[in-house]
Amino acid sequence: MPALSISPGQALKLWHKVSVNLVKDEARDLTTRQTAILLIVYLEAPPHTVRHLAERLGVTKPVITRALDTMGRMKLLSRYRDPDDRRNVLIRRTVEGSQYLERLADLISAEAEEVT
Amino acid sequence: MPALSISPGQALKLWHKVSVNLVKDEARDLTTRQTAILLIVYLEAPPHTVRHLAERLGVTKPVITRALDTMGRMKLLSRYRDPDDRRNVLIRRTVEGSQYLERLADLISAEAEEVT
DNA sequence: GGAGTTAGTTACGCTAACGAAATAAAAGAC
DNA sequence: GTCTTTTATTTCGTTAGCGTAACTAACTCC
Repeated sequence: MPALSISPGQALKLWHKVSVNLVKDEARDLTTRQTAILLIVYLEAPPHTVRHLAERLGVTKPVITRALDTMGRMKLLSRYRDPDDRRNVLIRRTVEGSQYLERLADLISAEAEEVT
Repeated sequence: MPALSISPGQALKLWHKVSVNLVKDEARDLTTRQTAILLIVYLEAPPHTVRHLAERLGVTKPVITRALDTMGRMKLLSRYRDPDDRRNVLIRRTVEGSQYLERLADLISAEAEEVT
């Protein structure tokens, strides 16, 4: 698979279409930080702990805890204690989270087709 | 210019990289709504009024007023009264807003090159 | 097994956003 | 010139996010 080639102008058009679409259609309104956390958990290699996520994003741990609270309520991901080191909290994917990202992926992909 | 062709998998990888990058590097933290408003003002044909933006995004007018307050403080755009109909507020681009979107465009474009 | 370290959460005070309703100002109708 | 409509903002009460600091629980190390 060759690398994607997107000009800055096309990039902005794509972001424009997707952003407007997200605002119009999506009930859930995630912050940029929440979106980043979600995508890390779903696309990067586990394990995912609060500390790892905080370091990965350059934010403090309470930021991660709060985002996990919110997205946990939304069922986009879940937490459980690491049985091997019970200080750790491991973050797990959920069916709803997968579906959410699947819809996001399809939306971006579809909007890209409209960008000239 | 042919249409962009991005698979859903590539789309997610792209969103992932850009989101993480925005969280790590960007001092400003715009909501999805704010981003959408900014991109509409910069990419769609004027005139841009509060009412138009609210209709375009399917949100109420106070949402737009508040977003304009915030982004006005950030200097990403500015407001002025329509001289022809002084009930209207027209939204204007700023140098800072252009630069912000230029950086965003470059970031997306650059990250796309990394997506296989 | 006690001292120190690490991981995550909670508490605190604050800022910003929300929806709904009320308000202010300007334009249009007649 | 008043009445109505339109446009945008402000207000109200609520919710969610922020950073800093304090805290709890679990592990490590001698």
